[in-house]
Amino acid sequence: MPDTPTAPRRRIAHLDMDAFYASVELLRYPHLRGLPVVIGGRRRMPPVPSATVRATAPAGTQPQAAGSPAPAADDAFPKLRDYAGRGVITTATYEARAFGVHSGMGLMKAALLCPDALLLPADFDEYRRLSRLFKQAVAEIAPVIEDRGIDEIYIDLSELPGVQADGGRAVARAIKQRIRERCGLSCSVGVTPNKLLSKIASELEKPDGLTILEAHEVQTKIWPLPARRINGIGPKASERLAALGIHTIAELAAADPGMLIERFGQSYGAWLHHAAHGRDDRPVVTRSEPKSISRETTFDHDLHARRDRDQLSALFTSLCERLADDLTRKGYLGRTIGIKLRYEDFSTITRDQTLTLATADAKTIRAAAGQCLKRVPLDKRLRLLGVRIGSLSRAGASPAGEPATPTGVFSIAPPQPPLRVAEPPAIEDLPLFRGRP
DNA sequence: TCTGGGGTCCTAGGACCC
DNA sequence: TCTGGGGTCCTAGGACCC
Repeated sequence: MPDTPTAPRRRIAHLDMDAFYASVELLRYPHLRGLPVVIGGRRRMPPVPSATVRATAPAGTQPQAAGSPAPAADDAFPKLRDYAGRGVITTATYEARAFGVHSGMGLMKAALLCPDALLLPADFDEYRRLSRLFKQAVAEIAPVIEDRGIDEIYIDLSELPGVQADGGRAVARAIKQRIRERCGLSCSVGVTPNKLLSKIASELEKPDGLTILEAHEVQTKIWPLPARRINGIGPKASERLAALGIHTIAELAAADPGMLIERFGQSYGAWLHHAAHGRDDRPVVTRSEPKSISRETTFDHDLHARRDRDQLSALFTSLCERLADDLTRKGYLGRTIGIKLRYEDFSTITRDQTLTLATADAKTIRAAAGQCLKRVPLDKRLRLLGVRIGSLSRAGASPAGEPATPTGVFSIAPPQPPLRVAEPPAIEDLPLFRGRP
């Protein structure tokens, strides 16, 4: 950001909905409030000829149709102990988290920790609806919003009246209140000088938290936390840091930057040093275009490339068709088509191929993905198959000299991508230091 | 007790062109 | 024919995030 005499100091909020999916379900099933509830399990497989029917699916495992009557009592929902099969927890209520379960944990493991937790299937359409609702509520008060997925946003509060005086506390309170009125949901907010610190701050008083932090409080409030709390330090990096005796953010801040660069590379090493000192110049980005679109599925049980050839082939085609449908619906064409395979030992490989002409046609995608499939070893059994398309362009805007619809897929104007809630950003040229994610 | 699905960004090597 | 450097595109894998 160029320093102008009148530039206000930055006040950035990070807003994170509390146990979002689970909280949305509790709006529908209020009688489950206070109970351990987890969202997760496997969505239904796409219809595939000769697909085997699971013999022992517990009653109630099927997704509840929207608007269908709620079960009379909580015993109408399956318990975690009744679940058998693959799948992870997407969200857990705080009551369930008290047993040690958390999102990403395998359901079979979670069942050991909290067998009586109720298991609800995910209803993404409903979560997306509430997501739009809460973002609209925020936009009424603070329009400069960066989307970070279904339950998270950054908000630039810097220019709003009164924010410079109280650091953003009143505006943040108003936003929380507005979301509660509109959606009946709580969230946690951190307000600090930048995105990196706000992301950390929003977690400090969850749920229903509000944490205001000034730059001079980094040493007392941020440094004691584990390095892993920094967005961008994941399991691998934190393990490598731990091996160097670095566990807290304070220890990371005290580490020699030269050593960090030596061990972690120029870019990541320098970023680690900056991040530990709470420095982050990234702007709040209110608009972005997708880079790739993909579809993938994990099988109920591992499949063999030859023995289950027909089933795999039908599944593969179905993934390509759904991908083509996504592209068309969103109004994009893609040039780079790729596949992803996960073997029974969880190792993963990818292959991709770039076409001359961008496409959104299912058959073209299927043919290219089929070529990719010929380049992978198929001796081990498979647990996952995926199809991806990248090098995206807008379906309407054809490259110079090309006909408008090279694949002939669009006979009418394709739908525009959903509107973002805020105006385009002033800056796309980034400051000297561009932080990690 | 094995680990979902949808993404982004970074690295690194090779091809190819100037 | 050899040498070298820079830029861009393509491909594969991995870390990380929600």
